[in-house]
Amino acid sequence: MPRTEAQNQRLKAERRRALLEAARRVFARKGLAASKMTDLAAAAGISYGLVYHYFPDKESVFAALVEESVQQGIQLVAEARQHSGSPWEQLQWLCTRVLDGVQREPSFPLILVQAHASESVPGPVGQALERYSSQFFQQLVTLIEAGQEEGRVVRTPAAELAWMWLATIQGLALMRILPHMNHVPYPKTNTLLRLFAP
Amino acid sequence: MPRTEAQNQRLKAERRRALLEAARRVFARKGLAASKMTDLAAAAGISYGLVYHYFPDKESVFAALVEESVQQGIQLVAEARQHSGSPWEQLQWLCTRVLDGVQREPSFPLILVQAHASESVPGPVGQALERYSSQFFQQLVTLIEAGQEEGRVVRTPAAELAWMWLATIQGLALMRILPHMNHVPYPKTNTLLRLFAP
DNA sequence: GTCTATAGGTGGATAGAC
DNA sequence: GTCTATCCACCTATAGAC
Repeated sequence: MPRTEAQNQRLKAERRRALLEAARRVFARKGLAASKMTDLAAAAGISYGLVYHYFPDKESVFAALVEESVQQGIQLVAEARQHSGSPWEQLQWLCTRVLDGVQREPSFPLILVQAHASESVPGPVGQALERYSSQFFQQLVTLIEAGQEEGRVVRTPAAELAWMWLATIQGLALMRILPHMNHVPYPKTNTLLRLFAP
Repeated sequence: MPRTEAQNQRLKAERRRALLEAARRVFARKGLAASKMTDLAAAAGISYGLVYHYFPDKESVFAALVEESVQQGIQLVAEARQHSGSPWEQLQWLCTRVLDGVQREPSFPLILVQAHASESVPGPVGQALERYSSQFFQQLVTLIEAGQEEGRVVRTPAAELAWMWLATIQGLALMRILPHMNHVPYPKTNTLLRLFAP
């Protein structure tokens, strides 16, 4: 008796996962339109046609990646808010974690940058992005407001601060793919936190 | 006697200018790869083939726009440094001016965002980008260091501050093309300046 | 499941009429 | 100078062999 159905499912899921990981790097660097199916296949080490066994088309691959990055982002803020300690310490934790994540694997936020820059990622992807933009943003605002209650965060409108913070993170991820200027010192947590300091 | 040669040159330059302006908006929103020559022609109100009378190919149009944005950026910092007043006031002026520029016409910085995101814009465009990244960056660093001498700017390494500032501006330009979230209050000069405050 | 080969479509660049 | 028509390369998606 060969593999069970469950095992097959697991294998397929793993392969799909590996493909996504490869595709994420490609999309992050070149964007949706400039990334060819050939590139995705080559990056994943599989043949051109096989990609279509895991996803119906190119946009679906991209959509899955956007969904993934969105989830990751939302989860990160949620995690920060569950942390013990004051709101300020939660902000601190979040900044450290995000800066570290961007430095080590910028492709996650870069997928979102590309999705934004690609104007009109249609259908389900657009919906995921919208959920992200609103849910993630709202969570962040709440955290900042808590810090303001506490007196550790400047009284600038929380939405404005959250907006700036998001822009900075995306900008940092974007500039991370520049070949030159690698000698520039990567920002420390405290530099990012300076945005909130009273 | 018809138009003189000089007049013809002027006319051609003007048309070229109008085409560039239309193309800038298209490229800024969709990126290099996703923008079709049809889009450029339509945006400029001319026929498909006529674009090729002004530029040899699509990349050349994009290259000209990158060059333009680069010049604009460099000039802006130079202008700030020639201003009367303390380095801190010059930084203040720069932030106000840039924030205003991004809000009114984000397509200038967005061209640079797209150039970065498009990975390897080859040949002359890459060179222009490199000039930008280094020259603009260096000017900014110098300005920040002057502010530090003066004691108005935090002692964080100037390169790190300049890097953060650049990332923030590009991120703001990027998020400016999001359709939703237009109700978010646009950042004020002081919020951006907070990055430098001691 | 995985591959290669192919059909169909899209878009960049050019030729040539006006 | 400006346009339309055409060529050709490339890319997506599918069919079908193994």
